[in-house]
Amino acid sequence: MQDGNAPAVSADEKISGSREKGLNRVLEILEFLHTTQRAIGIGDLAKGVNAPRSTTYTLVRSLVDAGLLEMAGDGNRVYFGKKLYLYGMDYVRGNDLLRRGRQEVDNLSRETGETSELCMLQSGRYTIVHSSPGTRPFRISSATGLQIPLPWTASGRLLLAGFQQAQIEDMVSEDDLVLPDGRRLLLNDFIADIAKAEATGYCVTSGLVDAYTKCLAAPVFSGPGKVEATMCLVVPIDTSEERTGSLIGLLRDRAARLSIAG
Amino acid sequence: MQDGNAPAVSADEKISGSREKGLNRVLEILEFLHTTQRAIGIGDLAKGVNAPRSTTYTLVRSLVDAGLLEMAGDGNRVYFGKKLYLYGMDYVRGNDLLRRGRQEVDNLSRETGETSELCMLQSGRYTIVHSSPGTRPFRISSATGLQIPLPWTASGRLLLAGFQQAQIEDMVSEDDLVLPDGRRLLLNDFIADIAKAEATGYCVTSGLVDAYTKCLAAPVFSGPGKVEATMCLVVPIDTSEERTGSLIGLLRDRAARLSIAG
DNA sequence: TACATACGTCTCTTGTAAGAGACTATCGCT
DNA sequence: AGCGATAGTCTCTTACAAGAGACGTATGTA
Repeated sequence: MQDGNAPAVSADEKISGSREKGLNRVLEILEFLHTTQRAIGIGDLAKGVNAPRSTTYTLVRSLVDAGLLEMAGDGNRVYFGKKLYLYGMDYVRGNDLLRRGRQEVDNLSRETGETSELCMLQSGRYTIVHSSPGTRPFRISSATGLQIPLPWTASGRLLLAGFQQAQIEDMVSEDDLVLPDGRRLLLNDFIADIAKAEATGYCVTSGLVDAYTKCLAAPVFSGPGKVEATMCLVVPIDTSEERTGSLIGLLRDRAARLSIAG
Repeated sequence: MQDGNAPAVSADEKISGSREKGLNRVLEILEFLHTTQRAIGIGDLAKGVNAPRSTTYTLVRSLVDAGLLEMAGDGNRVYFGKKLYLYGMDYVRGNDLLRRGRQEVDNLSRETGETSELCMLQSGRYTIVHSSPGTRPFRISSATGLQIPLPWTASGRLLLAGFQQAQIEDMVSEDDLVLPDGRRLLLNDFIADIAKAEATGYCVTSGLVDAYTKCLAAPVFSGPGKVEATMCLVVPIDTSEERTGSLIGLLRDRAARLSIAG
């Protein structure tokens, strides 16, 4: 069920049998924990990443000793550990854009009451890097780190600005073009959307991921023409034209503020 | 014996020559980046972790491909990557104490204007897990993730409550007992401090890490008698008795609020 | 121009870690 | 009790990754 399109972490499905490097196993373990989002038994983990049990025990022990993983409450489950949190904070500290972006997103959602997000391209996938829930009761907000097919989102259209058509085709799989409700986008329409978004400097999509929201996005530049991230607002689909317009204005302003002068 | 007390990452010192497991190299690389706190060239990295250059190149490429590391601006330096940030956020999400603790620390420093920190034991070392700078102009605040010898801090005395004397002796090296200004603590005094801190339910140290501040700390419990973390305030050493007293009261209150009922 | 350093890639060897699988608990179920 | 899963440890083999080091390039500097 989770196979979707993503061939797991490793690009190479080397069928069966052959030995796998420990480091790669570890990378798969981390990625697996990231997708499951909860502590898991070592046996299940081994199944989950399709690794031998004995190997998995060994690797997990290394990782637990190093603090990258921690044994969870009941004692025989593992999840991410403090070390990863500390490294993550180091990343934030070393990354102006992210640090300021988180701030702006928090401000924006407080000021507007809407869910606000900072998004980036992460190894060819669209990723919500930070989100702030807004005040509406029903919108529970998507998890940070969630990865969504690029064509489902307004931000996806902005993030691909400046890419060659071939590159875009590489990044977008057939499955990505199928929306959650089963509708199917045309690749050419998507590519046209990208060009349009680049020209207008923002992007709005309605009812793509779900039927009740629309998504407003504006680009954050790290250099001339280089879109490094997007800020976006998730609002009810029946938000009025004027309010939508003024939110877009605000959003573009804030996104521009984040951009490196170029 | 099960708690790898002292081996740490840098337990390398297996003289020279012998091959090292790739995963261990990686763990050393991450730890090294954590201590240097900035992007570094791959060659220097190899020197830093005392690994062969060719190996380091290979490992770094894997890590960059996986997104755990990123090439920094100028192109030939590496630092932590987005993936680590995302994993770190996963950790926060899965960890009530940390999530609420960060919040309380931020509140506390805003309310009091003092630098406030959340601290935990991390593989036998005292670690600042989150800190919020306060409003005083001079206090630039210590970095999150900073590790400090246990005997230098008030929190260290609280975190070791409930440990056997032998365990404490294991965790504290000779060097740890030497303060930054050269003074030397006696291990027995330190152990007595721990007992006293446990009994009184808070701890204050003056002029240990530097001559201008004192440190107030209160324990956060994860179960009966089990100290999981501490909250602490760093205040000027000449803070009045009364203000110190009322800050301690506030601190203990907030720390108790964080504790799991037990 | 020569010399010294550092970067990045590549090849080949061999020490060793990944993996298969046996083994022993310890559950939960009937 | 008997049966089937699952947890955790341990041993042994061999496929393969770690490492040494050569090579080509790009700097800086005498």
